[in-house]
Amino acid sequence: MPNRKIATPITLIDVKSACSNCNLHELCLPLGLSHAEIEKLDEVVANRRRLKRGEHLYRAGQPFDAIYAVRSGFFKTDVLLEDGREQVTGFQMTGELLGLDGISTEHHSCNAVALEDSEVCTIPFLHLEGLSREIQTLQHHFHKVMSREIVRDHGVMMLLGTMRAEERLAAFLLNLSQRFTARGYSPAEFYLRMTREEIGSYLGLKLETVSRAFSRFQEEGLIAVQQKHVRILNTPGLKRLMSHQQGRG
Amino acid sequence: MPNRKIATPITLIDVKSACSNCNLHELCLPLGLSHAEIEKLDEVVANRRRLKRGEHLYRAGQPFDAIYAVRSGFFKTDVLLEDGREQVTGFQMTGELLGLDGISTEHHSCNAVALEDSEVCTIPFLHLEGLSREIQTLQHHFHKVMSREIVRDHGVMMLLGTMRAEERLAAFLLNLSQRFTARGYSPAEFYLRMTREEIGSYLGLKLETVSRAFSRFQEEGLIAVQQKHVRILNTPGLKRLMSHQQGRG
DNA sequence: AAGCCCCTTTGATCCATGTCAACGTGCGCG
DNA sequence: CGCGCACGTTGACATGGATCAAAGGGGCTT
Repeated sequence: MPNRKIATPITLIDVKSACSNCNLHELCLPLGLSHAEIEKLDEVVANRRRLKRGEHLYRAGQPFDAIYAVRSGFFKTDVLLEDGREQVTGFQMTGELLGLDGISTEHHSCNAVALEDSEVCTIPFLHLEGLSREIQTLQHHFHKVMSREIVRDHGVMMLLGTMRAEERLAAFLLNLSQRFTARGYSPAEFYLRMTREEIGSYLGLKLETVSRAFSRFQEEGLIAVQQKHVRILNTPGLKRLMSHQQGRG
Repeated sequence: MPNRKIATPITLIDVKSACSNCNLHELCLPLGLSHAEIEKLDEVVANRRRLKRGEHLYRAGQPFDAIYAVRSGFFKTDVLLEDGREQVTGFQMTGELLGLDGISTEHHSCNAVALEDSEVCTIPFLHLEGLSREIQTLQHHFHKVMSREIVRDHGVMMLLGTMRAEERLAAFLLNLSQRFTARGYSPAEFYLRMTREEIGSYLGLKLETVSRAFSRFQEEGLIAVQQKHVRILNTPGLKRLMSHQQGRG
């Protein structure tokens, strides 16, 4: 959590996010909306907020009143147990939404932290509900986004409940690869924004186990890793890894 | 999956569920709605469907067009991997909703199976969306329900990612106890509707491990178990179990 | 440019839970 | 009413990943 002295003193900037001008809307909430509808949405997406690496977008327990769309950067969400144990519940990149968990109790139920300097669009939730009572497409798309989050979580449960360490890491890398691809980046080469410990927490493994699995993949020629830089050399090989043995030790 | 010969040949019964007369609405979708609003909802909740034990409400891959509210009985949802591995993603009881995962792709992404003879209300999803564009309370409540599902899944991820076997089982029993309590049943005594294997799948454990944990809890005087009959003798003791050590082996 | 600290890697050992096996038990069906 | 079978329990052993430990590397700070 480096607290570097920086030129920009304010993180809350009152500038229209302008969904209509945003090249992300194919990935984000406006997906499928007409131009006129997107302009209505512009009125709801109140402002942008910049975060430095390590900064919290929100913390568990804080009152909820908006969801956020990642405009640039990279986040993690996590849940802390009283005894200090941490579970990373997800990593969010460009175009993905943050804060959906807060709707339930009107308080955030997890922490959201920027893993690199990032920018989000703030979407006041009551406004979004209002607009989605008017625009059926928006309503339906929002429901799909929430549902997708549920499906995603089931995938993670599957991973945590039935897969062994190397399968989990393979699944994780393939998932990242696919999401980078969808954003126009290379499917085969990327920088991890999170530490081995955060990967481990997400995958239910210790950081040493994650590190060893990386090394093993490298030995087997499946990937090339150096620190946070990953190149996938053999995608089918990684996929094959995932459909094998039973059990967890 | 006993295929008993039964008197009732039809499972799809065209009878109004009548939310307005249903004593469950404090637990279910109509929560917080006015009487007039509940009557509108009655028009949407198309019909009831009865399922025998072992019967599927829906299967992964089937087209999605409705969500379901459990009116009576008990369900599990699960996801299957190609290689046969199963992950139980949840157990649903009276008043809880099934099928939210299907909204995302318009196809169900998991299987829903009745663990005892059960009855559900069918809620055609497009109708629900239509009505929730009219009734803000309903819209907001529905969003809360979806969000609650996300929060619940994060809890399971925490459990699978950071807890050891006995902690997981303690968390599971306390959760069941709390949900039975909310439904007016005894918090301390209930019948499990699922097998040790299903519990194990949900908790990311093998059935033998679940069985041993039950036996251990019994030795320690925390519970009394006999087969599917469970009595909780020491709730604080179970809670204490959950806030201890690190690590998974 | 140097130094520090965090992250990562790797090795050695341990332990929780998986695996395999055998036996017990109660429900449902014939 | 009793038999069979799925479910549950318990024991012995195997092992994957955790734990403990130590050393190397890279980037940010000074």
